[in-house]
Amino acid sequence: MARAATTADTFNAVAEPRRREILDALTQGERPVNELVTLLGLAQPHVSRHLRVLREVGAVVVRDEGRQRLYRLNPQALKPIYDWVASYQHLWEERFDLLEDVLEDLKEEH
Amino acid sequence: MARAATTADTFNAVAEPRRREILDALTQGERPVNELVTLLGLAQPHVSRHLRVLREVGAVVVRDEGRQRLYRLNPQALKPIYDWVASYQHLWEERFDLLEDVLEDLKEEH
DNA sequence: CGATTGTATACCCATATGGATATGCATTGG
DNA sequence: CCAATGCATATCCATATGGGTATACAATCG
Repeated sequence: MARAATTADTFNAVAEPRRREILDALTQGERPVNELVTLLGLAQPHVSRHLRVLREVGAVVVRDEGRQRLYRLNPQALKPIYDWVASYQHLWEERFDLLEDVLEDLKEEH
Repeated sequence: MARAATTADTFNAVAEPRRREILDALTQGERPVNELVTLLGLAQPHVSRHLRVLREVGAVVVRDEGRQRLYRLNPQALKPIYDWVASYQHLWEERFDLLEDVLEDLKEEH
């Protein structure tokens, strides 16, 4: 089998830098496709495709407004990623504490 | 251009479920490749490749111990992901508060 | 030193992109 | 009702996998 489909899960959807850019742009609020096209400097079809992937994992939702389609962020979709990575947080913090201990010991030796 | 190389950044490295499994396994401590092979139920060459990707983004470090190569987690490598996703946290929490408000209003109406 | 064990690499294959471009559709304006 | 505008899709192409299998290497053992 080849690489798992990008649309399969949020981790993959967000692994693509352009898609993170789109999400970042949407933190400012709802935006029509064209605005994202301008912001990202990508061709419109590409933006539409990235939006589709993001929609499929639930990271964005659409709303029709006349001729335009307004995309809005759905931040909850990112929670699984947060939960996963947050479970590692204490590890790098512990490590930081360890480093501090070592520095402390060194200071005391002098 | 095709999809960005997996080895390019931590987001891509971690987008692969098997690699997350490896990282999760390494939270228990240093492990030789063979142990990961058993744990994941993957062929040894695949595990070695995933480990290589993880090594290239700095998510794991290796240490030679006789014939074995012991892999250890380097949690700090995950911090960029944490930082990115954490910046969205207040968004879904706000939303949660909003929901709570609505529920509260509904209760008061009855 | 030859055999065994533990890993990393090299290839081969099918598949899933991401980007480019052309095109189909729906909504709005004249 | 026809043209223009805003998007979504369909194709085509090059590339990067991930999995399978064979193989090259290094270290250890007898």
